Amino acid sequence: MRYANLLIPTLREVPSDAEAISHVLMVRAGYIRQLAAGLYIYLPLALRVMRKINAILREEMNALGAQEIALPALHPAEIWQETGRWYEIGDEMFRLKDRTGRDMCLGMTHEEIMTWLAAREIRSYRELPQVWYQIQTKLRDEARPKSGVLRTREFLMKDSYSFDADEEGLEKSYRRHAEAYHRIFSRCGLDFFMVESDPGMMGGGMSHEFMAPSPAGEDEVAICDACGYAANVELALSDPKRNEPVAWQVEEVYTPGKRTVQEVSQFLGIEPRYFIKSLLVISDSGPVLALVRGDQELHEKKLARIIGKHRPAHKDEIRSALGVDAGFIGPMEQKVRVIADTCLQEGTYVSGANRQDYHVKGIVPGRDFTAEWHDITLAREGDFCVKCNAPIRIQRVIEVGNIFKLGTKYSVPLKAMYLDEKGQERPLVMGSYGIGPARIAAAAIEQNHDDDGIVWPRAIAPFDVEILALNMNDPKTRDLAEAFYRDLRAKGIEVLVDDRDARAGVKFKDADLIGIPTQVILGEKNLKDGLVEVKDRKTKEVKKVEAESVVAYLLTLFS
RNA sequence: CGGGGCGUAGCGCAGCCUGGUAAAGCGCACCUGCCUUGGGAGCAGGGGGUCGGAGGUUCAAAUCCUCUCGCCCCGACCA
Repeated sequence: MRYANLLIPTLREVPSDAEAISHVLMVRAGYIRQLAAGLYIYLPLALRVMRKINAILREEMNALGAQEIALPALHPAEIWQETGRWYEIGDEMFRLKDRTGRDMCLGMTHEEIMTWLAAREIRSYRELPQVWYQIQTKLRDEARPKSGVLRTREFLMKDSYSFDADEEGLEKSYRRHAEAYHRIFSRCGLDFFMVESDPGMMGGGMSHEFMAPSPAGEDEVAICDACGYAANVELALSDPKRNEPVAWQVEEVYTPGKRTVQEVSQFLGIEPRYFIKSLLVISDSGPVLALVRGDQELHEKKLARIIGKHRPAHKDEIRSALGVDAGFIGPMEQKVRVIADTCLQEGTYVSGANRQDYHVKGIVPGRDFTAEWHDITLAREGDFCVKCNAPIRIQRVIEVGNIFKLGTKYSVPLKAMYLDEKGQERPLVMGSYGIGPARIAAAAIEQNHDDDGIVWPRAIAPFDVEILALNMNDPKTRDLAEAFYRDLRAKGIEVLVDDRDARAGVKFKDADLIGIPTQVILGEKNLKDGLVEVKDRKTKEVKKVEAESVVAYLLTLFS
């Protein structure tokens, strides 16, 4: 296409409301514009990138036998009421009424609708498995849209759903999706890995996420480079560095006004990792005392998986449940439910004495108190892998895709049944699988850019080649640009020709900014010798090529 | 939803604290002309603003006060 006619509004300055690199560059390079919080306009270049990504998604989904269909984005409430999610999901769901007063919502995901369809159209085990997908808009009233296109209120998603006769079939569908996802993200040029994750509101059993490392990400994963263990920190297991054994007698110590682990630790000259931190939370079924080692942090989500929804207790609740003020709580002789982190099973500790201004030294878990043992702490850099004992690292990542084993969570309430070989009615066993194409684009920028702008991976670049006709007033330059443009397109290469009547510097700057992987530079000096330059955006290497052989040379780059 | 920040021309900002100079300013972008064409040129001329909105205080408000809307960041939340 011709630059002079295209809407590519590049900006010389950094937009004031953008922070993440991908956000800054997408705005600066003229890919997107913001309409409102979490709502973006995709300009021509961005749309081309999305189309490239979607084409890869379609190829890989079709290759695993998935069938593309299209579901509405506007849903009747009843279906969501049948699965209960109408009530479980809060403000994140856009809700509205139609003209007759009927409750409706905008689709934030499509398990319900896909299952509704399956309930009507799948009858027999002979039809299984089925895999259906769409690439369609999702709407979520996010509490906090952020980082440009990384977290928005309206976004495109490739979502697929598998329907199998049994767990064994689901296992196969799940594995095939995982493999397809590996191919998709590889083809898109991403650095990524698959981690274990928390199924969250999707319910069901196992789930994995596909994560692209980037400081702009919202998630953190724990990774063991030695054995390959990788999990979202929401559920990652790890062993903290062990305490050296100490031989303390049980002894009450006076700690006037010292409440936090830090204060008591300094006061007594004992490291925080020899403390038991006691935190009272209020769950739906009453108060629960959570115990973690003094140098560690309680992970709310891990605790929530054991005791359900909860919140920190207020001061008066602590006093009435435990009979002591916060800061001096200890696990000994407590009437409330006690959940302790597994690492506390060994060692000797200091904790609150359940008496104002006193702590107790020499606490031995198991002997001095009992508890339910669970992993409830946050995995940290330098902890040890539970599988191979090597040190783990924590990596910030962008979630670009996820896969869930749903089981019969949706098929049972929505009565999506089939008849098996014996004529028995059984619920379909389902999986669901999502990919956010915009996140792929943003992650690609996060992972591939330099000070001058974007460096697109070839497979998802908006164009294959940009021709920079440096001086459009030079007839030779103009004619050659036109000839290359024509010849390259004839070979199926997507070309952007910068035919603007602008100075060379402007064209160089814009070309680097928008990040098309290969630049063909037509300058008068080299043309005198019959040469043009082919520049690699990533390496900045320039190769001078005879004008006649440029097309052939470029073709070798794309093969 | 809690905490913080910001709304002045298309973009980036100054002015506000301490109200008034004359005419709301600067850089970039934009329009016209000349000139220029290998890393965001130069000269000359020009267009574009209800200072986010509403109310108030005052002889006088971009500036002070109240309310409100919007956007960004941190946290909570997040298929």
